[in-house]
Amino acid sequence: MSPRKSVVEAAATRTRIIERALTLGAVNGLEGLTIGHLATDLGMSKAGVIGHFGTKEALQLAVVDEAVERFRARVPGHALGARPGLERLSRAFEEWIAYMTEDEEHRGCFLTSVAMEYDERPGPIRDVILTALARWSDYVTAELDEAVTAGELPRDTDIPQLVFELGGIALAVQQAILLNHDPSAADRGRRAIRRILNKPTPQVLGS
Amino acid sequence: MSPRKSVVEAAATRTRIIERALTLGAVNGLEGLTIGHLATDLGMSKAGVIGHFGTKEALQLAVVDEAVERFRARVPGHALGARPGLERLSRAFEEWIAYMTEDEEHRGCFLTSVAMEYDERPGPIRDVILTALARWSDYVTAELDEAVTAGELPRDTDIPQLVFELGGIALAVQQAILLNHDPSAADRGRRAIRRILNKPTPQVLGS
DNA sequence: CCTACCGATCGGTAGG
DNA sequence: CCTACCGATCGGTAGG
Repeated sequence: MSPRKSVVEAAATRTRIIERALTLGAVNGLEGLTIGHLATDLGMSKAGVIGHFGTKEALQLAVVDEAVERFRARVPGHALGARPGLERLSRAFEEWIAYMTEDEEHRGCFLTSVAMEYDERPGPIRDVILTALARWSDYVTAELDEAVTAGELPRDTDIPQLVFELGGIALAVQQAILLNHDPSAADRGRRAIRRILNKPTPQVLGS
Repeated sequence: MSPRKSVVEAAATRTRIIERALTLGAVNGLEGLTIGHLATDLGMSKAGVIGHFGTKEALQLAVVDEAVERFRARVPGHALGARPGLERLSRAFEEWIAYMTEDEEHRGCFLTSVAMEYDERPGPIRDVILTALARWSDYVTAELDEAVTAGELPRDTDIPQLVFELGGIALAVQQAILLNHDPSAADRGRRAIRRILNKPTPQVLGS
């Protein structure tokens, strides 16, 4: 028997649940998560699991929140030390790719997967993801602005276009890793990003 | 009462089921499809629905097969008339983007969504998707080879890298349409592709 | 955090 | 292609 535990222990259990949910959700999707499966995996009862959140949706939101926090701590977090502009942005994408590639257990980017999963399902989960993605876009945009101001990029750079293309590369890396198990995914991603950031919208020839 | 119908009628019903499944599956995912929901939507019984396929997985496979067939008829299909190489490849991507963008009802590319959904779930569905994607990659690779041979691209072009980047752009278009409802998604995609195919791996400066 | 339980829905079958 | 039904599992609650 393990009846009501201390606040500290309860918080630790909550963390364990979210941790496990991040792993299971990466495989079966966030919607494919079930309280029963989660409980069995953790050696707990269903009531013990859901008691920490109230509803399945609240659990899902807690999982997404945790994923957002980890992404932020890791990707923009590790780029903080770099000089604003291209250097910081390169560092951030480098970090994102490393984050997606390194861990044999947690491969790919959870947020990216969930973003695709909920792209057609309105609701609070989709809203949280949209907010997180908008913040990331703002971040990338701000660094590109910085780069233009510092003269690292041409004054007529189409910044939203670059944001779009950089996002596409991250998606390509994710697919290459998860779907194709392509060991060169990280390299291809880095090369593509370097190419875009070094020679953007070459207005050299043509109109 | 609508008891056993003719072979023709049965085939028509089967098509109706798949058509509806393509719509529902685009929203809730292929795994989120339920026979009960499908039956209610079509005004049939569950047994009437599943009877055409046997199992849910067989139904899902039929849906994926149909999606693959539509993609092929539409995208490489409409590029058949174009000259091999860059012209045909541009036409194909142009067609893909149009296909994702045009229809208010069926937005995005079903196969792309399902590819993400099953990227971590081994089984026959994933296998079919992998095969379809491999065929598409081969197609793109062949046209790029053609382009190099014809002198449309530099002899030292890194073809797998281009395939990777072109795929990323398609993914970016899909996300911009479905998640962000970005009306400029198609334009951004076209511009990105034009940029890659016109000035690939600019070996001009540097080592 | 557990046992015991709820109504609803799941995929699927029997039989016509 | 339907009715009627099956065991299993879903999310969630009551009560301790």
